[in-house]
Amino acid sequence: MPAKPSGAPPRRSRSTGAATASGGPPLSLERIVAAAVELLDTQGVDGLSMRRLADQLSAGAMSLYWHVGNKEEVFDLALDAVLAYSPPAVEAREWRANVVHMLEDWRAAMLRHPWSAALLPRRALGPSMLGRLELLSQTLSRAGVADADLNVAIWSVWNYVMGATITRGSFDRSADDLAAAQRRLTERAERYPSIDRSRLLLDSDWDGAFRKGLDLLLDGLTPKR
Amino acid sequence: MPAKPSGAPPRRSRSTGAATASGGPPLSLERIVAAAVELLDTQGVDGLSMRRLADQLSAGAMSLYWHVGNKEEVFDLALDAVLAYSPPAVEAREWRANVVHMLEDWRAAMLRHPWSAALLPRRALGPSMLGRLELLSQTLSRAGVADADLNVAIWSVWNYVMGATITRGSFDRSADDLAAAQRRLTERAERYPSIDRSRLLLDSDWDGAFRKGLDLLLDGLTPKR
DNA sequence: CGACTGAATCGTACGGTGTACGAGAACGTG
DNA sequence: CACGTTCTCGTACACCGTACGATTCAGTCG
Repeated sequence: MPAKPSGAPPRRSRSTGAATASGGPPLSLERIVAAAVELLDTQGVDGLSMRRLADQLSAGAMSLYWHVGNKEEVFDLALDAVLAYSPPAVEAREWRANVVHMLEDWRAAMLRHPWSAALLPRRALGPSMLGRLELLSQTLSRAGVADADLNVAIWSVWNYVMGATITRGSFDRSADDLAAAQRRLTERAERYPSIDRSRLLLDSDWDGAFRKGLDLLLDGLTPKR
Repeated sequence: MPAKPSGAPPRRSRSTGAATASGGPPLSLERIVAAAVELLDTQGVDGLSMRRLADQLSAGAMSLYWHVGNKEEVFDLALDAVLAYSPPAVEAREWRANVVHMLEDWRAAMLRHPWSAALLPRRALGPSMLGRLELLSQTLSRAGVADADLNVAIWSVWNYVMGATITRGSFDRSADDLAAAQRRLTERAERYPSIDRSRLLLDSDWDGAFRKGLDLLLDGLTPKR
C-alpha cells in the first residue's frame, strides 16, 4: 500500500527530473504553493478549490493529496509563503528602524495579498509569523524593555498592526462597493452625522494614521532615555 | 410571480399569527438570525449551513431564501446582531469612560462569539459597527480632538481594539491546540529562543496588555490638559 | 533482460454544499 | 366563491473536499 507522508512530506526524495506523462513538470510542494498563491491573488479565498488548483497545475485533483494533507494545509502553506520575512542585509543601527521595517513589510505583504488578512486570524501561527515575533521580541528586549513588560509590548504592537491592516484591507474592495457604502452612509446621514461629516470611510490617510499610532505605541512602550 | 424582497425585506408585513402546517411558529428574520447565532456559537463557522439552519427552525431549506438573499446575508445579520451596542442608561461624565466602555463591550462581544472575530475582516461594516464608530467619533470630538486629527485618532483606537481581539480570539482555541503549539515551539527553541523564554504564547496577560495599550493610545491621541 | 518496489498520479464515487426554479399552500380582500 | 399576495418547500444542478484503490513511472536488484 502507498504510504502517505502526513507529518513530514518527502519533498522530492530524489530529483526525479522526468516530466509526467502529460508533458508538464512534475508536481511539488513548491509549485503547488505558488499556484495556490496565484489563484488566491486572482480569484480570492472562495476561488481556491482543489480541482481548480490541480487544473492550474495540469494535474489531477487527487494528485495534490500526495503532497498535501488537506485543503487547510494549502491555506497554511500559502499564508506562510506570503508572510515570509527576511530582514534587510544591513541592519539599521537604531532598533526602532528595524522594528518599523519588519512591521511595515508585514503590513505591505498583507495588503498585497488581501486574502491573507482575512485568513490569518483563523489559522495557527506559522513559521514566518513566529520568526517575525521572535525578531520583534529580541529587538524590543535589546532596546531596553524589561522582561516583565516585554509581552505587553510585543502584543500591543502586534495587535495594532494586525488591526490596522485588517481594517484597511476590508476597505479597499472594489470601487463599486466603496461607492455603495458611501451612498448608504449619506442616506443615513442623520443617523451617522459625525462619521459622515468627517468622511471617515473615504478621506482617511491610512498610511499616515498607521505610522502615527505606531509611533505613539512605541514611544509609550519603550523606556524613555 | 413571487416578488423577492432583496433590498429591503418585508419584516412581517402583517402579523400573520398563524402557525405553519408543521406546527412550529412562522419563520421570520428575527428567528432566523437568532438560530444562526446559536448555530455559530455551538458549531463554529463551518457548522452553519442553510440546511442545518432550516432544520433548527423546522423549516425547509429553501424557505429561508424568502427572508434572506443568500448565505452571506445570514452572516452579515448574525454579525450585526451580535455586535449591536446600546450605551449605558446614564452616561459617565468623563468622556474616557464612555469610550472605554464601548470598546470593552465590543471586545467582550467578540470574545463571547469567537466566530465573529474571524468573520468581521471579510464583511462590510454593518449598522452596529457604524453606530459604534459614530459614537467614538462624537465622543472624541467632544473630548477636544481637532477635526484634522479626528480620523487618525478614530482609526488608531479602532485598529488597536480590532487587532487585540482578533489575536486574542485566535489563541483561545482548544487546550490541545495550545499545548501542541507550545510543544512545537519548545521543539524549535533554538530557532525562537526569545519568545520561548518569555512564554509569549502562554503566559500573556491579554486583558492587562489590552488596557495598557489602549490607555497609551488614548493618552497620546487626545489633547493634554 | 525481467521482477520487484516504492513514489507518485489520478479516475471514480460519496456525501455534502449553496441556490435556481417553479409548484403549491395559506391568507386577506373583493 | 375567486383572486392576488405572501410565504413554504421539493426537486435538481453544479460544485465542493476527499476516501479508496487502480495505475503508471523510475529506479534497483538478481
